[in-house]
Amino acid sequence: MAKTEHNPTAGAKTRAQILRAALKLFANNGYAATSIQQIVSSAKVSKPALYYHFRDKSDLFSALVNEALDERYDIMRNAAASVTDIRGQLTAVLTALFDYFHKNHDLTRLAFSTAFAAPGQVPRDMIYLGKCRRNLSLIHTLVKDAVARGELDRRFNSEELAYGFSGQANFYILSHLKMLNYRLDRNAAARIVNLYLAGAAAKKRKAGSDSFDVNNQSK
Amino acid sequence: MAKTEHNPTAGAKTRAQILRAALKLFANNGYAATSIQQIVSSAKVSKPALYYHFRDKSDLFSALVNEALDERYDIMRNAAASVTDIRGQLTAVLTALFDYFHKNHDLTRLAFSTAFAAPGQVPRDMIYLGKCRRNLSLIHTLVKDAVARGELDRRFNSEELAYGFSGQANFYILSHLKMLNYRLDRNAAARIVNLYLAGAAAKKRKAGSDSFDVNNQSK
DNA sequence: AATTTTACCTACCGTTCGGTAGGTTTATGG
DNA sequence: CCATAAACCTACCGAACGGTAGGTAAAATT
Repeated sequence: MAKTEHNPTAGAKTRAQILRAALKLFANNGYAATSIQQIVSSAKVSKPALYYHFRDKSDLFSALVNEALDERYDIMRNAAASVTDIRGQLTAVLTALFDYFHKNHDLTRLAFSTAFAAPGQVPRDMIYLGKCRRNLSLIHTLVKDAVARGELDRRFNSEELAYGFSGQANFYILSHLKMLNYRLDRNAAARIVNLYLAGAAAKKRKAGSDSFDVNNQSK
Repeated sequence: MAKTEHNPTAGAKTRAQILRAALKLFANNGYAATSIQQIVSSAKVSKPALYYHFRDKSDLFSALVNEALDERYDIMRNAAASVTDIRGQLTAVLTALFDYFHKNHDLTRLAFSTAFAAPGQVPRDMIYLGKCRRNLSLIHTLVKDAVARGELDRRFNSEELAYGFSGQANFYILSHLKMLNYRLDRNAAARIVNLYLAGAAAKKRKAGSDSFDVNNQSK
């Protein structure tokens, strides 16, 4: 994407400043509402300096979004790989996402705005949809395997199982971006997974085999 | 918001043309990426004609978004009022949302883009966050009452129950806006509510009292 | 009939947009 | 010691932006 190889020479600092400033602005104002002038002013570099490191505005944006989406994906994948049962996996994924969210507010916001924005809001011909689908596929694979292992209910197909979990997970993070509600930590993650697995309906009989503790679950 | 009272006189047709063109453009390109010139060209009116009917760009946008958000809210409220049990209510709400989505693609897209967009992407000082919260509150009230009636599991608090359902509901519609997956009809709504109520986990014993039919449920 | 209001029109305003032409400094390799 | 490329700089470009000044034809009001 960028014109230069990213060796840590002189220009690397300038490049980093640009990326940092652009990230904050793109994340908070979106692509179209962020001007090159704002970016270079905020980064305290000149306009040709920016155009030396990036082909054009969409190239700069693209570099940031790809980083955001790829990092999120890796985070999820690594979290899922650390455990084998579905409850542990989903909790680990959710905890990792929450953690990443707290540490990288702007990258998360950027990932979500571009994923859910209007199609023309963002430079066209980019393959962000594929990267968004990829995250869903990851969850899909997880639940599919879990169904095969008998951990999840066979009466639901794996697509709707994946949608159900992804929907809840993304919605929690998304609402947190707009309004701060209660803390998103691993306890919250465990509770969310619990609701997803156990269901919202009141249980008629709390048989020993079906019982669970809402407040402290998973490894 | 608008300068004129909206009596159906001569100018009403022009106003409607502007609104229709603006809706399509805002929904597909977002606020910042849509220019006044594009709108008036698409609506086949002159620029002062637009500025006669709307104070400025944000006023025009505001009129559309408020319509979109208010309509969605009314739809949900009416659907929920038609039944009394939580399964029926959630299914009705979801079915109504799916139906509205199919009939008003652009309005739905507009509602979602503005609800989930970056804060600066949209003209500031608007109270869209309140209107988004309102929808969540509606679900919250529904599940809270259901918990009180003993229909939902008391071990979950009502906030997370509301988040869980809203998350799934919104995510289904959102993904449909990006990529067409399987049909969003009342059958899909029933299945989603089913997953939400029954939970994803495999049931250890399918006792008569706990059994359910995934494929055909609710009233 | 005179006057006011509605509902626009053509033409244009200043600003900002993304992007560049062309020169300059600094590190690097021969 | 010189050439070459990297890493910028000042100054500027045409186009598009949101918005308006000032005039006008037709309808409504007095």
